[in-house]
Amino acid sequence: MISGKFAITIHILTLLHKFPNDYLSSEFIAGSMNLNPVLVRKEIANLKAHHIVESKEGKNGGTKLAVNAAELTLKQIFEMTFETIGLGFAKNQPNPDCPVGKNINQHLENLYSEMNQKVGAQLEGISLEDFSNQF
Amino acid sequence: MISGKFAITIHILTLLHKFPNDYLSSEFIAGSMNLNPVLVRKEIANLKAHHIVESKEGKNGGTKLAVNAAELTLKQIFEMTFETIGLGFAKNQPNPDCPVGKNINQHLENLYSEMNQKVGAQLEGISLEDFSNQF
DNA sequence: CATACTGTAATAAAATATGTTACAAATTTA
DNA sequence: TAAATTTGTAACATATTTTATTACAGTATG
Repeated sequence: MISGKFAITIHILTLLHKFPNDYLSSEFIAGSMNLNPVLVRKEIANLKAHHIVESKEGKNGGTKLAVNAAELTLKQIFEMTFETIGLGFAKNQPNPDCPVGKNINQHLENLYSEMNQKVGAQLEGISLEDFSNQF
Repeated sequence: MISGKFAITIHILTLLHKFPNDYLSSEFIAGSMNLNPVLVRKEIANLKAHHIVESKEGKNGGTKLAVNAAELTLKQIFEMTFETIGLGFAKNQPNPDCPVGKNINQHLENLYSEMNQKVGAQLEGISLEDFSNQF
């Protein structure tokens, strides 16, 4: 999963932030985004692996935030769900006898790396609390 | 086509810049990137629509640059091939009765819009000539 | 012990991206 | 003027990636 992950994850986290005292069920969360609960649970599994949320199994179980929303940045969320932005690479092995084909991917990589630094700097300045408080 | 477009297009343009006096065939270009010539011709059609290249049909035909490579920026190429970057939206219509679901896409849009401004500024500072001269 | 959850695997369906074939139209050159 | 070569484009086929569904074992609650 690439597309969707970030949007689903930030949606989950925003809901958790809005209900800081409750364990929210994947069914409830999925209802807000009109999505299959299994997909929500998959993203929650990812968040748990990063110790961002904790969840409780069994009846009346669910998930709640395990970190301070003021200290969790969108950059961290981005890194947990997207890795990097970019505009694509040459898909097939380009012709190694052509100076352009041989090096194109490396130069694209350099370009995208700078893009990620810029975007990362932007996202680092926004906390989950900031984002959530817009609603 | 979303992914691939930018990478294919900049590859084409770099080759055209390296051979400024020749009409390069889609077959030749495709050979450098190990791609089907039809896909190359599709991107060339896009470039032609934006008056970035001109091409000649028939025997010994092909395509060549129609603009000054020092004045064509990566931002322009980005806009011709990618439109915008972003980290995805809620795919399904979110629940309109939920304050978060109702507004999530708008807030994501705002966030991505700022990302695009930052990336756009970066890409605006790099010309095709700059990029091509790295090879 | 019935109920309501999570966790996860397996599978299916849908969407998107990439690749191929085919051929008409254009131009060159012999 | 005929053969060769190339663009332009449509139609179709395949591959890949995303998203959705089903199923069920495990766990906590009351």
